[in-house]
Amino acid sequence: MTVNVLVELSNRNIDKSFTYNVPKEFEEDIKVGVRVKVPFGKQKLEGFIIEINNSLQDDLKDIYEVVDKDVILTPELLELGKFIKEKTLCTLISAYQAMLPKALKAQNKTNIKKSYIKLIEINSINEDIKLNEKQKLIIDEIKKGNNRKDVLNKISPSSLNTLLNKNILKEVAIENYRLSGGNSIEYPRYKLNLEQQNAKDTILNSSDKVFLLHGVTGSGKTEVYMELIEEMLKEDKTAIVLVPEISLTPQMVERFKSRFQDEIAILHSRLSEGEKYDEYRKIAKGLVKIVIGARSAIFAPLNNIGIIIIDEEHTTTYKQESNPKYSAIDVAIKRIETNNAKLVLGSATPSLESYARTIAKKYHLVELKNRANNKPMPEVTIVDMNKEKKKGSYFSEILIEKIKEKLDRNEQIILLLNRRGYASFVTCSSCGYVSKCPNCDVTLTYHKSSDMERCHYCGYATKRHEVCPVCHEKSVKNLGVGTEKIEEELNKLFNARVIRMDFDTTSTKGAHEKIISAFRNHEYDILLGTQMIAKGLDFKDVTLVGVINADTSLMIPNFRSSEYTFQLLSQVAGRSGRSEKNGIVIIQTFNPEHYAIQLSKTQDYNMFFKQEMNIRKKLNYPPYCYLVSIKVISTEYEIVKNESSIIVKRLKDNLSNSLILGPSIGSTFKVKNTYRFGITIKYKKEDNLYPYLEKLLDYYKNNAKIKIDIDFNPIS
DNA sequence: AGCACGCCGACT
DNA sequence: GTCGGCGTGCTC
Repeated sequence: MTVNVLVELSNRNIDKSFTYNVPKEFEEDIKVGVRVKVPFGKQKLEGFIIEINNSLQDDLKDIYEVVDKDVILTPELLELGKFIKEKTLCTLISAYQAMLPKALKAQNKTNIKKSYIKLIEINSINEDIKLNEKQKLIIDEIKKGNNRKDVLNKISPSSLNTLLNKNILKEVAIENYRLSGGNSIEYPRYKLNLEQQNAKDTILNSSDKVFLLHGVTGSGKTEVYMELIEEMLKEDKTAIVLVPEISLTPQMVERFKSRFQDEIAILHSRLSEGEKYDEYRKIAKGLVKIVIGARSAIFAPLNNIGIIIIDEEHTTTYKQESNPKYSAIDVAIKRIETNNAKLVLGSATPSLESYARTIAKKYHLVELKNRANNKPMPEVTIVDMNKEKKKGSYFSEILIEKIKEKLDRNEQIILLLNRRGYASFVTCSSCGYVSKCPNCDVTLTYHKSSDMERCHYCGYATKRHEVCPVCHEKSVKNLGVGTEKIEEELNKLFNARVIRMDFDTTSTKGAHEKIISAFRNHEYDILLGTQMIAKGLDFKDVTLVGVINADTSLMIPNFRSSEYTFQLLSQVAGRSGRSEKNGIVIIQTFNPEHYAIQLSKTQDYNMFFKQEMNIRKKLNYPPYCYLVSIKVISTEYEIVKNESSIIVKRLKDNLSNSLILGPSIGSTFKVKNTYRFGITIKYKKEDNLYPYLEKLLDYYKNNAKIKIDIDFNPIS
């Protein structure tokens, strides 16, 4: 017997399997999808068996050992890996590694082990065996069903060891699952309203496979998800639920736990590797029917999937930013095809791509137009910060007044500091002007070293403005505010208990949850935070949401900046007035006329979609085309510079149906002493694209000086 | 990723 | 003459 093994090294030169001989003693443990240790040159590596051959060959090396008893890469996962390789042009092994928790990756040194509870069982006992008093006592305890720990509490280990040594007793280890605690808060079960019921029925009864559930904030999407899953469980099918980041949506997870109890496994990045491994084992063993988790949970090894739900489908976290740069939505579509299942993409502010697909009839649009409890949407006020008399304060008069009012009534307040695009762009501090690229309509990024403003899309560059071209004041400068500063000013202005939630205060495990529950328990009056407070939170006493600076996300050098801004404002506005009391929202901006800000006032998604689509069409951006980003990376400036120009020329020659932009230098132009140039490909249909990019990767695969990084449908 | 092989500069 | 630089190629 021989096996084809894919070893742990990710390198285009060895992106293939190697054949090994299986010594007789291992034959019965050999299965496709288990890990083995093999000799590889002078090294000892781990790899996955991807094929078994019954032929014999004598010029092969033997495998050293079989690592796993149970299959790690199921047939479906093996297929998914190939799919990811095709879609992202990564190596096959890196696709497989990305699907697995660390403890199950192929890698030589892993120290995450299964956790066991040791049990003692009676092995063989008969009348002839003479036992002393202590020993009899032990046997009695075991017969009562007590385990090792109970026994050792009463009797010294030496007596137990004697019995074990005589083979009268034996030790059995059973798998223990860390984290299996059920601290569930009870959540009431709501009856679906008519709209929700219609949504559920449509999804269940339609012959379509992919649905976009477009529901305003507070419309009760989660309840629809849970009902859909319940239907699947009735048919003995399983379900995957993806959420942007679990620690940001603890309430949703709690609701699922409360409803589905121990039928659910949770996978996310804040678990320890041991915990992740245990959750994964529960899934693989078929002990749970539902998996809820962040991006990589899309690879959960469930069988017979009935439905996949992707909540907040517009969020960028579903695209992995490191290699392999896969999109969890693409993987989901692949999985529902293989499982003959359904996919529900849910959002209050769908990505333009997804919504465009509903118009193209590729996705089935299902809408929830009203809040589940029939509460009106919060009233939104837009404050023009240009007109504020008291310059220099982060707070407008009206926001100060409203905060005071809410504090007096003992209601709660959420303040959002929009830090997206916090990085360096040049802005006029008196009128809010930001310079844009004349070719790409994208904010220019300021490069300190050269004192230039540059476009990261096309490479356009200009000297930094010292005088604002709009208001002619000499006040153009870098802008950037931190939450600490805002907090300081809050403390000066009000006598309120403020809790901050940002990158700094949430670095430790469980910090998110602590802040959220402290705020919910009314230990604080004001929750001040960055983007992370915008999503999914549900506090009944919050009646005022204030956005300190709506503009920063408009200024990021990205054609999606308006979309991000609209999404962010709509979402954060949805946090206000979710319960009995009506809520209000105050948005402070220097661009009160901007459509992304204006339309967030009424949260008119359809209008936003229409306007934004016009712009995308004019400038030829997605969804009117696809993008591929290529990064050329080297430690030597001259080499990258020349080579990236050569690549652009070759791309232009070979991809005749595409527009090739660049090379341009990006915001991460020089990182850790490596230089990188960016090239962007815009295309609608390009048959030669994948083959040619593969050629490109192969051409440079042995070039130690040049690294090529390709990102399909990049988000930044 | 390692490691060997191989072909050109400065050294006991 | 040899030691060692790292460019190139191979690993079942």
